Order: sequence, then structure tokens, then C-alpha cells
Amino acid sequence: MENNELPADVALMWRLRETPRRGPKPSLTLDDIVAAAIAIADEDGDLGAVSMARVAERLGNSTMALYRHVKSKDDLFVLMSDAALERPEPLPDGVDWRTGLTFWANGVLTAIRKHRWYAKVPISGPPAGPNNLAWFDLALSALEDTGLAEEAKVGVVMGLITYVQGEVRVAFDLAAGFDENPAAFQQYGAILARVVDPRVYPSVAKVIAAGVFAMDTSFEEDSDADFAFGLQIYLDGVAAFIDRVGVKGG
Amino acid sequence: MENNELPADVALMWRLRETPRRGPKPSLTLDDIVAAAIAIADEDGDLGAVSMARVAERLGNSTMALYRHVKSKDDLFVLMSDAALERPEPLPDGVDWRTGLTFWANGVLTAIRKHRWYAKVPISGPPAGPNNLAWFDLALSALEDTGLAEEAKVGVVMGLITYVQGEVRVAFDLAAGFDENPAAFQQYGAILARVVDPRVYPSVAKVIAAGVFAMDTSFEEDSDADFAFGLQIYLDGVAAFIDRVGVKGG
DNA sequence: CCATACTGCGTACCTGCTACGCTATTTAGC
DNA sequence: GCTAAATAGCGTAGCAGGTACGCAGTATGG
Repeated sequence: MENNELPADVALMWRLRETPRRGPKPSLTLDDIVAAAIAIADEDGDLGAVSMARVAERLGNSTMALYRHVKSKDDLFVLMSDAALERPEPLPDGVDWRTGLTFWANGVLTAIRKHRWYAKVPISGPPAGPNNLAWFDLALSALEDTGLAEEAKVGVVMGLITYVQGEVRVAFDLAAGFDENPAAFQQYGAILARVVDPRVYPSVAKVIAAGVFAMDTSFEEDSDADFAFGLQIYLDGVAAFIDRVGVKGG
Repeated sequence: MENNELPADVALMWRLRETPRRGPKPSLTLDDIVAAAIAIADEDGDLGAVSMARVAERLGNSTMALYRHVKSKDDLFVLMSDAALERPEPLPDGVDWRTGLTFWANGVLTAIRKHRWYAKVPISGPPAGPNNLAWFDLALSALEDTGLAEEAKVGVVMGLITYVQGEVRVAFDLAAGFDENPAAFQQYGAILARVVDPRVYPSVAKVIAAGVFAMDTSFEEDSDADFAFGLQIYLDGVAAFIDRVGVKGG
């Protein structure tokens, strides 16, 4: 059996466990457990709300029953993070790489938006789950016609993933902080102004004076704009890289 | 007293508490507590190793004594994350923005490398501590001569921070995973090859076939190269943005 | 029909955060 | 000086959470 050589969590993610023959029928399935955990995290918006006890309670089982299906809580997290990303929609036909990657990035954003805890799952290894790989595959396919070497494509996509996830993490953490204490955010500019000495922080002081931190727009708008702005910059960089290294073609 | 209107954690970070007049002399200082917490996290490389009990033990005090200086553990985290970043070195004189931002990014990288837990501190608000602001100021000052609007500078710097922190987070998490289970990483390519169906993941299959996941280089080298690669792409994008929007000069 | 393998679960242990209230200590104000 | 107020340290205890262990019950292969 080849499966035996696979790491346990990878085997679980791909559902490669051979079905056991003896013993009672399981009253729980792995999918139920993962779905329940995701539901809890979604409702609370916080990974911290997921406890083994709560997951079990939601399924009408005891806490320890879960451990027949999952090795540990971290294991469950890995499963959650792959299951949370549903399969991506395919790229529109015949688009150039930039349109493709923009489509992809926005798809990732909408997918993760449904699961605000996603970016907080501790990364335990390179992407290895079926859904994560599907997204990875899609991004790579967008670069198909650029003439970049495979390794360069991977680099570009990894960088983009890093950027998107970082942006998402910051945005959601800030949004959570905002919900918790809106006053602190609305006063952010005022607070900085009080505490920042222009002789020590001249550039920050200029920014404050220009009213950048005045918080006139809503949070959602703000983070959407930040995302688009950063994405544009990154893609401009990719374009420059392709011009420099790749074969021009399309 | 203006301080009263400041959020508690901000006041703490800037050490704005007015010194009390009555009562016993404190045997602990806030700096001691933060330093001890940082030392623990550094030694273990994991934020999870920081418990109030352990911090107190290291200081020869009881757990609850800490709560006279810090409102909660999250409070302590915020303090830690500002204290961990020491003051940045100033930029070399007369450098252009690109050299400046590269210098800056590498500075951030070395600063965070000493504190592998840094990128895991939950973000509770926009940067407001003295050290974080110093880094922020430095990055903004690198863009001084670009003619960008203040808001655009902030956008560029925020994007860069997001990218750098994201990259660092991934790199350290992977490194930790690697230390824990090196075999799984060395076999990553082989595992993928076993599990990836070329019809479902054609682009990933091509990457695997090209041997990109073969893991011939060391981990350190690999993540350094990734960092530099992504940074280059981002800065190329910034250059394009400046060409498009900014006043050319310098 | 029994041995086997497997599921669910109760119990218990450990770690961790922190509210509460007591005691000791220092000083402001008289 | 003396007293009252304010403050530091800390012991206790409550609560939540992860999970090792072993028992009881169940389905199946021989």
C-alpha cells in the first residue's frame, strides 16, 4: 500500500484512508467534523472559538469521539483550511496573464472573505490539500503563455499568495479590532498627532498633517482599495519581470 | 491631563503613566516584564511558550503580580511586538528611493529574524508604538523625493509591510515545520507527484515534472531567495507606479 | 460463536488566563 | 508623627481547553 508512506494529514486531506472492515459503523464522518468546525469559526469569525468540545457538542457527540477521526486539533486546522477554500471557478477563456491573475486574486479574496479566520491557521507545510492545489494550479495556468520558466512561475505565484494572504490577514484583524473598539480607530489620527513628535518622526508627522489618517471612508471601502492598490503594484512588478526575462508573446 | 483620553495600551507603550505617589515601590517594571516575555518567546521561537506564569517565574514573582502592570496577556503581546523591533538604523545619505526601500526591507527582515514569533502577534490596531512608528517613518522618508502624494506613500509602504511580514510569517512557519518533521519536506515533491493527477492539476504537474519542488537547496537559502525575488517584483511595481503618477525627480 | 478490531465516551490530568480579596507598604495631608 | 488613602504583591479559586487512557459496546472475519 503506497498510502502508508504518506504523512497522516495529507492522507486525511485526500481521503485516502482505507475503509475499515470490522467494528461499529462510525456515527461521525471526517467531513461532518470539519464542516462543524468551519461553521463555528465562521459564526464567531475567530479560530479561537473552535474548541474540540464545541465541535463535538454541535455534532451531538462527546469531545473524545473526535479523536477517532483526527489526530489533534492542529490536524483539524489543516483540514479546515483546505476545506474552507472551495474549488475555484476556471479562468475566462483566452485572457492574458494579467487579467487572469487579477481574476484569480479577486477569487481568492472572495473565497477567504467567507472565512475570516483563514489567514490565521498556522502554516504547517507547503500547500498539499486538493483545494489549495486547485487554486495553485489555476494561478500557474494564468502564466502559461508568458514563457516564464516553471520555477519563475512558482516564484511569482508564491509571492502573490503571500501578498494576498497578508493583506487579508491585516484587513480582517483590523476589522475585528474596529468592531471591538470603534472609538480607538476613529481617533487614530488624533492619537498619533498627540503622541508623535515631528522632530522624531518627521515623515509620519507630514502624513498626519496631510490628513491621511482621518478615516473618512468606511472600513470595507478602505481595505478594498488597499487590496486593489497593492495588487496593481505587484502585477506591475510581474509585468516588468516578464519583460525582462520572459519571451514576449501572447 | 491629556493622557487620560489615550487608550490604555497606547499610553503604556509610550510610557505615559504618571508615576504614582503612594504605595510600595514596585519591584517590577514594565520593561522587565516585556523583556522577560520576549526572552521566553525568543528562546522557544514560539509565542505559545509565553505564559503569564512563565514570565512571572523568570522574574521571581508570582503570576498575578504581572497584572498590576499589564491589563491582560493581549496587552503584553502588543507591548512585546513594539519592543521587539529595536530602533532602525537611519538610511544611508542621499540614496534613491529604491535603494532606500531595499535597505529598509532588509533591515526589517534582520530585525524580525531575531524574533521569529513577531509575525504571529495578533494585530489589534494600526501601528501606534514608538518603534513601529520609527520604522514606518523611515520607510516614508525613503519615498520623500518621489513626488508621490502622502496618501500614495502610505499605500506603498503599507503594501510593502504587508508583503514583508507575510513572507516572514510563511518562512518561519515553514522552517518550524521543517525542524519538526524534515522528512515530510524532503519528500514534498514525491508526495505531490503521488497525489496529483495531471488531468486535474495540469500546471502543478508540469511544475513537478520540471523538478521545482526537488528541494536541492537549503531552507535558509531558499527563503532568502524568495524574499529577494518578491521584493524585487514589488519594487518594480512601485517604480512603474511612480513613473505613472509621480513627478519625476530626484 | 468467538476473537478481533474498531467506535464512542467518561474520567482525569495538566496547562493557562484572570477575578477577587487580603496583606503589607508607602506617602499625602494634617 | 499619625492616620487614611492608594498601591504592590500574591494566594486562592474558578473556568476553559487539549488530550492520554482505558473501558464498554458493536460489527465482522474466520
